[in-house]
Amino acid sequence: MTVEPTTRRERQREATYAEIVSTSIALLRDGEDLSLRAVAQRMGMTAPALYRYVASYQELVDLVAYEVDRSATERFRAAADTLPEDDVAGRLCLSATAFRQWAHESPREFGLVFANPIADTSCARREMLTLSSSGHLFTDQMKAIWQSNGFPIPAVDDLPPAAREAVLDPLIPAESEGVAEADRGLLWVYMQGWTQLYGIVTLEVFGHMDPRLVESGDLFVDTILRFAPRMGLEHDLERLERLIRDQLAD
Amino acid sequence: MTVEPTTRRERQREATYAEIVSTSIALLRDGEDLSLRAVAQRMGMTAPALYRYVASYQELVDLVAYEVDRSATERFRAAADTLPEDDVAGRLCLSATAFRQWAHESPREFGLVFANPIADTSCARREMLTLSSSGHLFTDQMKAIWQSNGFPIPAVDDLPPAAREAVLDPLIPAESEGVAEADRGLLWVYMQGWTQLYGIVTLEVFGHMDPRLVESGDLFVDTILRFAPRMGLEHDLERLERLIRDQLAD
DNA sequence: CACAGAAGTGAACGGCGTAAACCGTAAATG
DNA sequence: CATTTACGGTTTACGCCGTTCACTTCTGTG
Repeated sequence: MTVEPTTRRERQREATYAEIVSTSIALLRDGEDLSLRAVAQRMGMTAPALYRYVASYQELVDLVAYEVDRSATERFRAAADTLPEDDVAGRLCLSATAFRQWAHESPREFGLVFANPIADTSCARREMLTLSSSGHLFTDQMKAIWQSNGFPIPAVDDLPPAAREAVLDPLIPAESEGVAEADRGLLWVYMQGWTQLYGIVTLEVFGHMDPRLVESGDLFVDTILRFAPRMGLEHDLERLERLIRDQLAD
Repeated sequence: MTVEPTTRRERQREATYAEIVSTSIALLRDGEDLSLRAVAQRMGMTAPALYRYVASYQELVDLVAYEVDRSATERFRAAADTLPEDDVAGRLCLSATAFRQWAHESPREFGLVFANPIADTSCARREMLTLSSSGHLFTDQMKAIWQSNGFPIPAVDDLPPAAREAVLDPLIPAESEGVAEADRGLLWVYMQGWTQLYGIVTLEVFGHMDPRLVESGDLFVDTILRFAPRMGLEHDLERLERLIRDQLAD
């Protein structure tokens, strides 16, 4: 927690900062391109003024991406909250489905958050990524399933060296707190699942898939259900499929 | 086959056309941005002249993407060709690994081909996509495994309606020729596999993954090997892993 | 040869990210 | 309180970008 000295000026600054982000998001929602000039204009300012708040266009993008991720995650969480707290499996499925729906409704935002290179540059997100909201949500939900139902996870010592390091001291979206070191194999299962969810959704959004399958969501459902048994959910497949398809019907 | 009237002028035109594409690719290889002006300059022309050949920047991008895909696919095929023709499983693994390596070496090209929205616009690729080279290669290789070793595929009638349509009359990268209608469930397995391969590679390239895992390739290997049993390769895993890791070591 | 049409040029428009010089005003300092 | 500092903003400008349009040049053909 940063202390809040709140010297009137700091408050003003913080407000403008927030307005920049919210204006950017509004811009995207209206289907327009994100650009410094457009943001500035909407705020009644000139573009160079934004440089008092943001070092570059890329930094603005990173900032917006972070906030978009945060707010989208609230949707994913809300989707899960339509189910009782002990339906751990159903909750994960609904969040995953909400993720897919959001991606289709807001492909530009999706691209911003999940299909923007962040490796090369030293970029602002690199650090933020550690606390990626959506990553935390899905990790938590899988952990809930594991704690509630239990399912086999790899022993940490059976993992390849790099994988072992990665689950013992995660850098990337994965909430490791509350998972004992011996149980970190759970994170490995999480990464496997996230890879598949990410793959099917990205494939769909970028249009590299038969439009009829995108429309029907059949391959998406198939992907989820095929992964479910790895989380010990093989006895719940029919119900989960109904849950997912119901939500897709909206 | 288009007839070749080849009225001297047409030949000239075709040559320039080809030069535009090759220049664009060279541009990308040199790490520069693809732009009409840059391409024109390299060719000793002015940007507006390119409009005699290409209707818009996006069309150039589509064109280049198609050609990049074509030439990259040759690499994937070449990687497979280091193995005898009857090692169908090994060949698929090496092509998949080559795909991953290419994506990491040429992230910009990868993004162009595989992470560029093609759904919305009427764009040129939409039709080209039907004959996406890489899609054909992987389909062929999986078909080879199936014909050689045999493995269980879903019955076409067990597929959801949209999926059934999609495998009976594919629009998107998938070479259906040579697969009897009754056996089209094979294409469903292909799509499952492609989704996973695409997912892990895209995740890696866009940096949304622990860098240590990208570096080591552990999650990639894991993804491939976990899918292999669905192609009836459960008895060959150790050897396949060695093959993949050897190639990754280059 | 004359003429249509293709290929290419130059200038221009509007938009972009970004840099530099400049200015008023609010905060911090003696 | 008076003065300095520095913050938040503007203007102007540079060099990119895609794209349009009017104009020239050249070529193949009737």
